[in-house]
Amino acid sequence: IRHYNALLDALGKANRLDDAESLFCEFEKYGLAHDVASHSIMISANGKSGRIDDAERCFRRMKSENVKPNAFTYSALIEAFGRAGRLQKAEETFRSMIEDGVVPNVVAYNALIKVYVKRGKIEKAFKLSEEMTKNGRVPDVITYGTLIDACAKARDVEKAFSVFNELKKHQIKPNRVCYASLIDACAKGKQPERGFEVLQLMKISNTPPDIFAYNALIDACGRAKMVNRAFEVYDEILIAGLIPDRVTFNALISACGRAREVNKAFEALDIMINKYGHEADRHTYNSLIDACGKSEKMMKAFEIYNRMIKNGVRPCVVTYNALIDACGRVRNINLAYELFNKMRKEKIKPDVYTLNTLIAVCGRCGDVEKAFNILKLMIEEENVRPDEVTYNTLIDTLGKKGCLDKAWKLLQDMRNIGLKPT
RNA sequence: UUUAAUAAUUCUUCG
Repeated sequence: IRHYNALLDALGKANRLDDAESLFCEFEKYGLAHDVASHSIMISANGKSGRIDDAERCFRRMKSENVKPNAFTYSALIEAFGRAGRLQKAEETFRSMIEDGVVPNVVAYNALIKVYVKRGKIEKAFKLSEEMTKNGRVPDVITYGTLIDACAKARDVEKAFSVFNELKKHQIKPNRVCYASLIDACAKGKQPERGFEVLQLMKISNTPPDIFAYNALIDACGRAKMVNRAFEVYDEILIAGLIPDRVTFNALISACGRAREVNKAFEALDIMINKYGHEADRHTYNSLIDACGKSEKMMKAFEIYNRMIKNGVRPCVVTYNALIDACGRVRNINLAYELFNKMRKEKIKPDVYTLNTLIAVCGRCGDVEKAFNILKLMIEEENVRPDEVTYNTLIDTLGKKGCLDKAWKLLQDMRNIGLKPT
């Protein structure tokens, strides 16, 4: 049975889910009964390829075969729900695990903490980590790594460092993931200098920085619009004997875009493709489009868009949002709306970024009426939920037009829905 | 030395 399970797992990891499923169904033919591992493997495999319904089905099948789930099973299911963005179901799974008498282990806690972080529920992530300690489970390096990542997402640099110190207090040796997350926190918190300190710390702690650490540091420089320093980090990668990867170049290109150095962005692209043989991916193209747009080079943005299609990379909602923004910056409101219609025709679902970008376009053109029309349309036809940025942008638009009373009213609405003004 | 589960870096909107 172990050999067959191993085979199941291998098929799953090779993304051959159908083959895995067939093999699973043939167990009986070989005189084998599915054990808890067989089922868990199937749940995990389906979850990892985003087939949450199938994962759930596997779980039900397990129960119908009277095989008792264990901690592996539940953790796999929690992760699967997390991947699908189903926080409630993940929580529910965690609870039913306890009800079933399966005591949550570190992995189960870590899995749920991760789901909280992914959904932006940072407080809950920390609460659960405290709860796990209360229940006698010892947080491990992954727990701390996840929590540092949580702080990064919340842009709370101080807290990231305090988690890092906590980790050391518990005599756990931070691994490269922890360091990279810590640098990422510095990046998101716009404190590149502290990122460099962390890199230094890695070196003196016998943890030579890897490509993740360097890439995060490039991003840290980029967010602070320090392009030259970003390229210095790139040089350091080479000196360290590491190979820059796609993310390295994408981060560099993004850095150039933020600093409005479009030409440099294309230089980086050239090195990426011609020197390292990395194909441009959707991040690359989207960053380039954004870089052009921010520098008010709309035509160039469209050139990149066409090139993207020609090279077989599918434009996504981010692509269109960036293009719409590019139009907005040169006040081309008609073209912006054309793009919006185009994306709908291509069945690409507009999101809240699309809405906010379009409102910003209207704002730049001083068209308050259009701004409110698009708001209505997005809510009613596209199920888009306005967020804090939506209100900020609308208020900004009204303010510029001198409609202060309406702006105040919106501010009230904002509070009523539970959004906090900034 | 491993039959199964958990963490990190790059793309878009207002400020």
